[in-house]
Amino acid sequence: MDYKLDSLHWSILGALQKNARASLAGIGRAIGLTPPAVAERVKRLEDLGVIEGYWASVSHTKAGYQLKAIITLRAFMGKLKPFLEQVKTLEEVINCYRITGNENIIMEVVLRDQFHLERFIDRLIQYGETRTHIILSEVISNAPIRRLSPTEETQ
Amino acid sequence: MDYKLDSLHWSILGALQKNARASLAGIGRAIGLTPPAVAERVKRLEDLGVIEGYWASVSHTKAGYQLKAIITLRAFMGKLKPFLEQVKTLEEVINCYRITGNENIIMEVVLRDQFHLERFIDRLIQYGETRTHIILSEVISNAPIRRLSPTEETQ
DNA sequence: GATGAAACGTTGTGGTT
DNA sequence: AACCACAACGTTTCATC
Repeated sequence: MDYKLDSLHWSILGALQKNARASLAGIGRAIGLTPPAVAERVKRLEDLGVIEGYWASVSHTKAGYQLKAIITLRAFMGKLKPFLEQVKTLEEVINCYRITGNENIIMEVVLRDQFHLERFIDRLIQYGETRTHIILSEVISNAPIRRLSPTEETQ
Repeated sequence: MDYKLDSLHWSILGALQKNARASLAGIGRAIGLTPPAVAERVKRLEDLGVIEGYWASVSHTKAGYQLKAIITLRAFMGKLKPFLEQVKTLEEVINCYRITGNENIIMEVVLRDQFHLERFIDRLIQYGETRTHIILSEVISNAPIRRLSPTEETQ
Protein backbone atom coordinates (compact mmCIF):
# COMPACT_ATOMS: atom_id res chain seq x y z
CA MET A 1 0.00 0.00 0.00
CA ASP A 2 1.53 3.24 -1.17
CA TYR A 3 -0.75 5.56 0.75
CA LYS A 4 -1.35 6.44 4.36
CA LEU A 5 -4.66 7.19 6.01
CA ASP A 6 -4.49 9.78 8.77
CA SER A 7 -7.01 10.28 11.54
CA LEU A 8 -9.04 12.73 9.45
CA HIS A 9 -9.45 10.03 6.80
CA TRP A 10 -10.65 7.65 9.49
CA SER A 11 -13.07 10.22 10.89
CA ILE A 12 -14.53 10.59 7.41
CA LEU A 13 -14.72 6.81 6.95
CA GLY A 14 -16.36 6.47 10.35
CA ALA A 15 -18.98 9.07 9.53
CA LEU A 16 -19.79 7.56 6.13
CA GLN A 17 -19.92 4.02 7.49
CA LYS A 18 -22.45 5.21 10.08
CA ASN A 19 -24.50 7.25 7.60
CA ALA A 20 -23.59 7.16 3.92
CA ARG A 21 -25.98 10.04 3.20
CA ALA A 22 -24.30 12.40 5.66
CA SER A 23 -23.42 15.71 4.00
CA LEU A 24 -19.77 16.35 3.34
CA ALA A 25 -20.23 19.85 4.75
CA GLY A 26 -21.58 18.40 8.02
CA ILE A 27 -18.70 15.95 8.28
CA GLY A 28 -16.32 18.84 7.66
CA ARG A 29 -17.91 20.84 10.47
CA ALA A 30 -17.47 17.90 12.86
CA ILE A 31 -13.80 17.38 12.07
CA GLY A 32 -12.68 20.93 11.26
CA LEU A 33 -12.35 20.90 7.47
CA THR A 34 -14.05 22.99 4.79
CA PRO A 35 -16.47 21.30 2.37
CA PRO A 36 -14.04 21.22 -0.58
CA ALA A 37 -11.35 19.63 1.59
CA VAL A 38 -13.72 16.85 2.68
CA ALA A 39 -14.92 16.36 -0.89
CA GLU A 40 -11.34 16.02 -2.11
CA ARG A 41 -10.50 13.44 0.55
CA VAL A 42 -13.64 11.43 -0.15
CA LYS A 43 -12.89 11.45 -3.87
CA ARG A 44 -9.40 10.17 -3.15
CA LEU A 45 -10.71 7.43 -0.85
CA GLU A 46 -13.06 6.38 -3.65
CA ASP A 47 -10.29 6.47 -6.27
CA LEU A 48 -7.98 4.41 -4.06
CA GLY A 49 -10.76 1.83 -3.63
CA VAL A 50 -10.86 2.28 0.13
CA ILE A 51 -14.50 3.27 -0.24
CA GLU A 52 -16.09 0.60 -2.46
CA GLY A 53 -19.50 2.21 -2.64
CA TYR A 54 -22.53 3.43 -0.74
CA TRP A 55 -25.63 1.36 -0.28
CA ALA A 56 -28.96 1.47 1.45
CA SER A 57 -29.69 -1.47 3.71
CA VAL A 58 -33.16 -2.92 3.11
CA SER A 59 -34.83 -5.05 5.76
CA HIS A 60 -35.48 -8.47 4.26
CA THR A 61 -38.48 -9.09 6.51
CA LYS A 62 -40.03 -5.70 5.78
CA ALA A 63 -39.50 -6.39 2.08
CA GLY A 64 -41.54 -9.59 2.28
CA TYR A 65 -38.79 -12.17 2.78
CA GLN A 66 -39.56 -14.04 6.00
CA LEU A 67 -36.36 -16.07 6.04
CA LYS A 68 -32.69 -15.35 5.81
CA ALA A 69 -30.33 -18.32 5.69
CA ILE A 70 -26.70 -19.26 5.40
CA ILE A 71 -26.10 -22.07 2.93
CA THR A 72 -22.75 -23.76 2.40
CA LEU A 73 -21.91 -25.78 -0.68
CA ARG A 74 -19.37 -28.53 -1.11
CA ALA A 75 -19.18 -28.68 -4.88
CA PHE A 76 -19.01 -31.95 -6.81
CA MET A 77 -16.00 -32.52 -9.08
CA GLY A 78 -16.17 -30.11 -12.01
CA LYS A 79 -19.29 -28.41 -10.71
CA LEU A 80 -17.71 -25.39 -9.02
CA LYS A 81 -17.23 -23.37 -12.20
CA PRO A 82 -20.77 -23.92 -13.50
CA PHE A 83 -22.07 -22.96 -10.07
CA LEU A 84 -20.03 -19.73 -9.99
CA GLU A 85 -21.64 -18.75 -13.30
CA GLN A 86 -25.14 -19.71 -12.21
CA VAL A 87 -25.07 -18.06 -8.80
CA LYS A 88 -24.85 -14.57 -10.29
CA THR A 89 -28.32 -15.06 -11.72
CA LEU A 90 -29.94 -16.14 -8.44
CA GLU A 91 -31.93 -13.24 -7.00
CA GLU A 92 -32.07 -14.86 -3.56
CA VAL A 93 -28.31 -14.67 -3.04
CA ILE A 94 -27.18 -11.39 -1.48
CA ASN A 95 -23.66 -12.52 -0.54
CA CYS A 96 -21.53 -15.37 -1.83
CA TYR A 97 -17.93 -16.13 -0.88
CA ARG A 98 -15.40 -18.77 -1.92
CA ILE A 99 -13.87 -20.14 1.26
CA THR A 100 -11.23 -22.57 2.49
CA GLY A 101 -12.17 -25.75 4.33
CA ASN A 102 -14.46 -28.64 3.74
CA GLU A 103 -17.00 -26.47 1.94
CA ASN A 104 -16.11 -24.35 -1.12
CA ILE A 105 -18.86 -21.77 -0.99
CA ILE A 106 -20.87 -19.92 1.61
CA MET A 107 -23.94 -17.87 0.69
CA GLU A 108 -26.35 -15.56 2.45
CA VAL A 109 -29.82 -15.85 0.94
CA VAL A 110 -33.23 -14.25 1.45
CA LEU A 111 -36.35 -16.34 1.00
CA ARG A 112 -40.07 -15.78 1.03
CA ASP A 113 -40.90 -18.74 3.27
CA GLN A 114 -40.00 -22.37 3.97
CA PHE A 115 -41.41 -23.55 0.62
CA HIS A 116 -39.20 -21.07 -1.19
CA LEU A 117 -36.23 -22.36 0.83
CA GLU A 118 -37.04 -25.93 -0.12
CA ARG A 119 -37.24 -25.12 -3.83
CA PHE A 120 -34.04 -23.08 -3.61
CA ILE A 121 -32.09 -25.95 -2.05
CA ASP A 122 -33.47 -28.28 -4.72
CA ARG A 123 -31.94 -26.06 -7.38
CA LEU A 124 -28.52 -26.33 -5.71
CA ILE A 125 -28.22 -30.11 -5.32
CA GLN A 126 -26.99 -30.58 -8.89
CA TYR A 127 -23.84 -28.60 -7.95
CA GLY A 128 -22.92 -30.27 -4.66
CA GLU A 129 -23.78 -31.05 -1.07
CA THR A 130 -25.46 -28.22 0.76
CA ARG A 131 -25.88 -27.43 4.41
CA THR A 132 -28.45 -24.88 5.55
CA HIS A 133 -28.58 -22.68 8.65
CA ILE A 134 -31.58 -20.44 9.25
CA ILE A 135 -30.64 -17.06 10.71
CA LEU A 136 -32.53 -16.60 13.99
CA SER A 137 -31.32 -13.10 14.80
CA GLU A 138 -28.69 -10.60 13.79
CA VAL A 139 -26.43 -9.89 16.76
CA ILE A 140 -24.13 -7.54 14.82
CA SER A 141 -24.96 -6.07 11.40
CA ASN A 142 -22.44 -4.25 9.25
CA ALA A 143 -20.24 -2.96 12.03
CA PRO A 144 -17.83 -0.31 10.75
CA ILE A 145 -14.26 -1.23 9.89
CA ARG A 146 -12.02 0.62 12.31
CA ARG A 147 -8.53 1.98 12.08
CA LEU A 148 -5.79 -0.50 12.96
CA SER A 149 -4.04 0.57 16.16
CA PRO A 150 -0.84 2.37 15.09
CA THR A 151 1.43 -0.26 16.71
CA GLU A 152 -0.38 -2.87 14.66
CA GLU A 153 0.01 -1.18 11.30
CA THR A 154 2.23 -3.04 8.90
CA GLN A 155 2.37 -0.30 6.31
CA MET B 1 -47.51 -6.10 7.04
CA ASP B 2 -50.02 -3.30 6.86
CA TYR B 3 -48.44 -1.44 3.98
CA LYS B 4 -47.89 -2.06 0.30
CA LEU B 5 -44.86 -1.13 -1.76
CA ASP B 6 -45.63 -0.15 -5.35
CA SER B 7 -43.21 -0.17 -8.24
CA LEU B 8 -42.16 3.43 -7.57
CA HIS B 9 -41.12 2.40 -4.06
CA TRP B 10 -39.09 -0.43 -5.55
CA SER B 11 -37.47 1.89 -8.09
CA ILE B 12 -36.40 4.12 -5.22
CA LEU B 13 -35.13 1.14 -3.20
CA GLY B 14 -33.24 -0.10 -6.24
CA ALA B 15 -31.58 3.25 -6.80
CA LEU B 16 -30.57 3.66 -3.16
CA GLN B 17 -29.30 0.08 -2.88
CA LYS B 18 -27.08 0.76 -5.90
CA ASN B 19 -25.91 4.18 -4.68
CA ALA B 20 -26.98 5.39 -1.27
CA ARG B 21 -25.64 8.87 -2.02
CA ALA B 22 -27.79 9.35 -5.11
CA SER B 23 -29.75 12.60 -4.95
CA LEU B 24 -33.48 12.33 -4.37
CA ALA B 25 -34.00 14.86 -7.15
CA GLY B 26 -32.06 12.66 -9.57
CA ILE B 27 -34.04 9.58 -8.58
CA GLY B 28 -37.22 11.58 -9.06
CA ARG B 29 -36.14 12.59 -12.57
CA ALA B 30 -35.51 8.94 -13.44
CA ILE B 31 -38.88 7.70 -12.24
CA GLY B 32 -41.10 10.72 -12.91
CA LEU B 33 -41.63 12.19 -9.46
CA THR B 34 -40.85 15.64 -8.05
CA PRO B 35 -38.17 15.97 -5.37
CA PRO B 36 -40.63 16.44 -2.48
CA ALA B 37 -42.57 13.35 -3.56
CA VAL B 38 -39.40 11.23 -3.55
CA ALA B 39 -38.33 12.69 -0.20
CA GLU B 40 -41.69 11.83 1.33
CA ARG B 41 -41.56 8.25 0.07
CA VAL B 42 -38.00 7.79 1.30
CA LYS B 43 -38.96 9.16 4.71
CA ARG B 44 -41.85 6.73 4.89
CA LEU B 45 -39.62 3.79 3.87
CA GLU B 46 -37.24 4.79 6.66
CA ASP B 47 -40.06 5.16 9.20
CA LEU B 48 -41.51 1.78 8.24
CA GLY B 49 -38.09 0.21 8.75
CA VAL B 50 -37.89 -0.98 5.15
CA ILE B 51 -34.73 1.12 4.81
CA GLU B 52 -32.58 0.27 7.83
CA GLY B 53 -29.81 2.75 7.07
CA TYR B 54 -27.20 3.90 4.58
CA TRP B 55 -23.65 2.62 4.76
CA ALA B 56 -20.37 3.24 3.01
CA SER B 57 -18.60 0.01 2.16
CA VAL B 58 -14.92 0.08 3.12
CA SER B 59 -12.51 -2.38 1.53
CA HIS B 60 -10.98 -4.47 4.31
CA THR B 61 -7.79 -5.07 2.34
CA LYS B 62 -7.37 -1.39 1.45
CA ALA B 63 -7.93 -0.55 5.11
CA GLY B 64 -5.03 -2.78 6.15
CA TYR B 65 -6.85 -6.01 6.99
CA GLN B 66 -5.33 -8.74 4.85
CA LEU B 67 -7.77 -11.46 5.89
CA LYS B 68 -11.50 -11.84 6.06
CA ALA B 69 -12.85 -15.04 7.60
CA ILE B 70 -16.05 -16.81 8.52
CA ILE B 71 -15.94 -18.33 11.98
CA THR B 72 -18.67 -20.54 13.41
CA LEU B 73 -19.06 -21.19 17.12
CA ARG B 74 -20.69 -24.14 18.85
CA ALA B 75 -21.08 -22.70 22.34
CA PHE B 76 -20.40 -24.72 25.48
CA MET B 77 -23.26 -25.15 27.99
CA GLY B 78 -23.99 -21.78 29.60
CA LYS B 79 -21.45 -19.94 27.44
CA LEU B 80 -23.74 -18.56 24.74
CA LYS B 81 -25.03 -15.62 26.79
CA PRO B 82 -21.57 -14.47 27.93
CA PHE B 83 -20.41 -14.74 24.33
CA LEU B 84 -23.30 -12.63 23.03
CA GLU B 85 -22.30 -9.89 25.48
CA GLN B 86 -18.61 -10.13 24.67
CA VAL B 87 -18.94 -10.21 20.89
CA LYS B 88 -20.30 -6.65 20.76
CA THR B 89 -16.93 -5.43 22.02
CA LEU B 90 -14.84 -7.26 19.41
CA GLU B 91 -13.73 -4.80 16.72
CA GLU B 92 -12.87 -7.62 14.33
CA VAL B 93 -16.48 -8.81 14.03
CA ILE B 94 -18.41 -7.01 11.31
CA ASN B 95 -21.38 -9.43 11.18
CA CYS B 96 -22.63 -11.95 13.72
CA TYR B 97 -25.78 -14.08 13.45
CA ARG B 98 -27.46 -16.65 15.68
CA ILE B 99 -28.28 -19.63 13.52
CA THR B 100 -29.97 -23.02 13.64
CA GLY B 101 -27.99 -26.23 13.27
CA ASN B 102 -24.98 -27.78 14.88
CA GLU B 103 -23.35 -24.39 15.40
CA ASN B 104 -25.05 -21.56 17.29
CA ILE B 105 -23.19 -18.58 15.90
CA ILE B 106 -21.66 -17.51 12.61
CA MET B 107 -19.43 -14.44 12.34
CA GLU B 108 -17.70 -12.51 9.60
CA VAL B 109 -14.42 -11.06 10.84
CA VAL B 110 -11.62 -8.88 9.47
CA LEU B 111 -8.04 -9.56 10.57
CA ARG B 112 -4.67 -7.97 10.05
CA ASP B 113 -2.84 -11.21 9.23
CA GLN B 114 -2.55 -14.86 10.19
CA PHE B 115 -1.10 -14.01 13.62
CA HIS B 116 -4.05 -11.80 14.35
CA LEU B 117 -6.37 -14.64 13.29
CA GLU B 118 -4.59 -17.04 15.62
CA ARG B 119 -4.92 -14.69 18.59
CA PHE B 120 -8.55 -14.03 17.74
CA ILE B 121 -9.44 -17.72 17.71
CA ASP B 122 -7.60 -18.14 21.02
CA ARG B 123 -9.90 -15.57 22.57
CA LEU B 124 -12.97 -17.55 21.41
CA ILE B 125 -12.08 -21.02 22.69
CA GLN B 126 -13.38 -20.25 26.20
CA TYR B 127 -16.89 -19.92 24.72
CA GLY B 128 -17.04 -23.03 22.57
CA GLU B 129 -15.74 -24.97 19.60
CA THR B 130 -14.86 -22.83 16.61
CA ARG B 131 -14.45 -23.59 12.93
CA THR B 132 -12.68 -21.13 10.65
CA HIS B 133 -12.99 -20.57 6.92
CA ILE B 134 -10.78 -17.99 5.21
CA ILE B 135 -12.59 -16.01 2.51
CA LEU B 136 -10.70 -16.47 -0.77
CA SER B 137 -12.85 -14.20 -2.93
CA GLU B 138 -16.17 -12.42 -2.91
CA VAL B 139 -18.33 -13.77 -5.73
CA ILE B 140 -21.36 -11.63 -4.82
CA SER B 141 -21.24 -8.67 -2.42
CA ASN B 142 -24.33 -6.99 -1.09
CA ALA B 143 -26.62 -7.73 -4.00
CA PRO B 144 -29.79 -5.63 -3.82
CA ILE B 145 -32.96 -7.11 -2.38
CA ARG B 146 -35.49 -7.23 -5.20
CA ARG B 147 -39.24 -7.02 -5.31
CA LEU B 148 -41.04 -10.32 -4.86
CA SER B 149 -42.83 -11.29 -8.05
CA PRO B 150 -46.49 -10.25 -7.62
CA THR B 151 -47.76 -13.85 -7.78
CA GLU B 152 -45.38 -14.69 -4.98
CA GLU B 153 -46.46 -11.92 -2.63
CA THR B 154 -48.14 -13.16 0.53
CA GLN B 155 -49.27 -9.72 1.71
C1' DG C 1 -48.42 14.82 -5.32
C1' DA C 2 -47.12 19.59 -7.46
C1' DT C 3 -45.27 24.38 -7.11
C1' DG C 4 -42.24 27.89 -5.76
C1' DA C 5 -39.04 30.03 -2.55
C1' DA C 6 -35.58 29.82 0.95
C1' DA C 7 -31.94 27.20 3.15
C1' DC C 8 -28.46 24.16 2.51
C1' DG C 9 -24.94 21.32 0.20
C1' DT C 10 -21.80 20.46 -3.60
C1' DT C 11 -18.47 21.68 -6.97
C1' DG C 12 -15.26 24.48 -9.53
C1' DT C 13 -11.77 28.34 -9.72
C1' DG C 14 -8.23 30.62 -7.80
C1' DG C 15 -5.05 31.63 -4.17
C1' DT C 16 -2.25 30.41 0.22
C1' DT C 17 0.97 27.76 2.88
C1' DA D 1 -0.13 18.38 -2.00
C1' DA D 2 -3.44 19.74 0.93
C1' DC D 3 -6.27 23.20 2.31
C1' DC D 4 -9.21 27.67 2.34
C1' DA D 5 -12.38 31.33 0.36
C1' DC D 6 -15.80 32.52 -2.57
C1' DA D 7 -19.25 31.97 -6.05
C1' DA D 8 -22.26 29.28 -9.19
C1' DC D 9 -25.06 25.61 -9.34
C1' DG D 10 -27.93 21.79 -7.76
C1' DT D 11 -30.52 19.71 -3.97
C1' DT D 12 -33.43 19.53 0.00
C1' DT D 13 -37.08 21.34 2.68
C1' DC D 14 -41.10 23.92 3.87
C1' DA D 15 -45.28 26.30 3.02
C1' DT D 16 -49.20 26.28 0.25
C1' DC D 17 -52.43 24.36 -2.98
